[in-house]
Amino acid sequence: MLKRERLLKIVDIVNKQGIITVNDIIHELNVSDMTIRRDLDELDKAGKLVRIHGGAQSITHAMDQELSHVEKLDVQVEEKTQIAALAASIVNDRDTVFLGPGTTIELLARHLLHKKIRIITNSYPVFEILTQSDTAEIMLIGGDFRKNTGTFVGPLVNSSLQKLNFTKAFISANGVHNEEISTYSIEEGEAHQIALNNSRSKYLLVDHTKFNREDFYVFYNLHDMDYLITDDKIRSDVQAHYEQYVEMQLPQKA
Amino acid sequence: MLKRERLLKIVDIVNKQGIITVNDIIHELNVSDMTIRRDLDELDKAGKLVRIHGGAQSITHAMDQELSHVEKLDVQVEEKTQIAALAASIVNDRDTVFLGPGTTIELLARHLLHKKIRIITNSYPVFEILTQSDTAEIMLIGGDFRKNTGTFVGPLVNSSLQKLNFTKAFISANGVHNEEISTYSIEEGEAHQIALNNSRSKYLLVDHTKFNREDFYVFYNLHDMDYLITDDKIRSDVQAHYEQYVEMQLPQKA
DNA sequence: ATATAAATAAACAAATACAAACACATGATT
DNA sequence: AATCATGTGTTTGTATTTGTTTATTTATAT
Repeated sequence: MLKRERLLKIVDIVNKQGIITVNDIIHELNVSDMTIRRDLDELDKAGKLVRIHGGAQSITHAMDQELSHVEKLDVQVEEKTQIAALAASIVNDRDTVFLGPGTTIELLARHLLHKKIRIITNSYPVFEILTQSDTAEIMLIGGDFRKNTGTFVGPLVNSSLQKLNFTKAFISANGVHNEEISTYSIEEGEAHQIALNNSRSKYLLVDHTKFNREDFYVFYNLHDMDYLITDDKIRSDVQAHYEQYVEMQLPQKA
Repeated sequence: MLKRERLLKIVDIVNKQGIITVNDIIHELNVSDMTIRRDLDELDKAGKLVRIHGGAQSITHAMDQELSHVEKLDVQVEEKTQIAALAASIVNDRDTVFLGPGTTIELLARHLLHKKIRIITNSYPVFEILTQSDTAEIMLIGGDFRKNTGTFVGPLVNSSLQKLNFTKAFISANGVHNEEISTYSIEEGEAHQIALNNSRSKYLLVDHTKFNREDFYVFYNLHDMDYLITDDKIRSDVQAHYEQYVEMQLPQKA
């Protein structure tokens, strides 16, 4: 039997069974254990299956288990969920909404799937979520793709954003320090800035850990924001301090 | 036995069996192993089969591994695979390539994953495939999203494309009728047109079923294309007719 | 936590497949 | 007839694949 034939068979079996042991395959195909192991490693590297100790899983099977895990990888999920829900309640039908990148905004996007609105974003994950909607009109601002953050940036993004006006813009940030709102990359900050300038109402979505922290590039002034939405774990003195700059919105304390 | 005769026989056997070893063919045809290997290499280069260690696979058999189930539902997959393979061989490292929408182009994108090139596209499926590459630099031209075709269109796309120049542009179409190349939507056609105008070399990728068919919007003239790549199922009189307009490229007939 | 068994990785050896170079044969071209 | 291109087989060295052996790591049960 050809090697390729064997590999195909293994993938078939794994896809059918979901999960399989090395010994299962040995009995099925009559080759040595090391060959199977080498096959599984190769198929794993090729993305055809997921190698596990003692055998392998099909891609879908592995994803089922990991999905909850991945979602938990993010920090402050609970707080961000709160923020997203509150922000979503502000969006009305017929709004033209800009959504920036970031996990908080992704959670917000999930809430907007069934609204009759127009959504513009430069974030690939946000866009992916929005493609599931059948009521919202979606526009992705494309340009250079930053694979690590899943964001589109650069001159093409900036010049496209210049041409558009929004009723509401939702932006997240890495740091809020007095009046300064900052993020880790100049290019992303520039896009944020343009989107905010062209929006009637400007919303900053940050969880409580972002306050009194600075990041590399300052892209906006808190004075010029209309609302800041955060979670209820914020310290009251911090909240009091920042209320001099901008109107803050928090979910009801339970 | 003539060489041509032997090659045809090999293709026949492979297509019937799906997968075959070099030794199988030796016993069947009574020639030396090296001759068979040379034959298989030749047939592989011509896109008639896929060479693997120890033997060969038929095109369809090889696709079973690479293509998702949805993609297999597409019509003329085999022809489009041929076209995509041929087109991919034209792309060199350091090219700046534009890829339009369409399943043929999606197949082409798979072939480009490991090249050191810059790729620009306005097709979401193409972009999704390309995100798997770690050698290619990717740019998605964003704008209004057409969910049914997965394509970005509209003024934002057009003005972005105006700013970019490509070394090679690969475009598909729904109909080719004499000099007229047509597609089903004005907006997509406009984007095609701009991309082609800004490309040094212009390639039209259409399978044989698209000839002498018209669609709604004529977006380009065959005269202004540099190359037309199609499959070998095209009728020779049709081929002869269209060769007056443009240089045609077909995979080698065995 | 420690001991035990299972699974794995690494190194090696044998078999098989392969690629390149060469030589010979055939048939076409001049 | 001499020359050339093409196709084929042979030889030789290389690369790939596979199984075996030996450590090492990982899982599991006490």
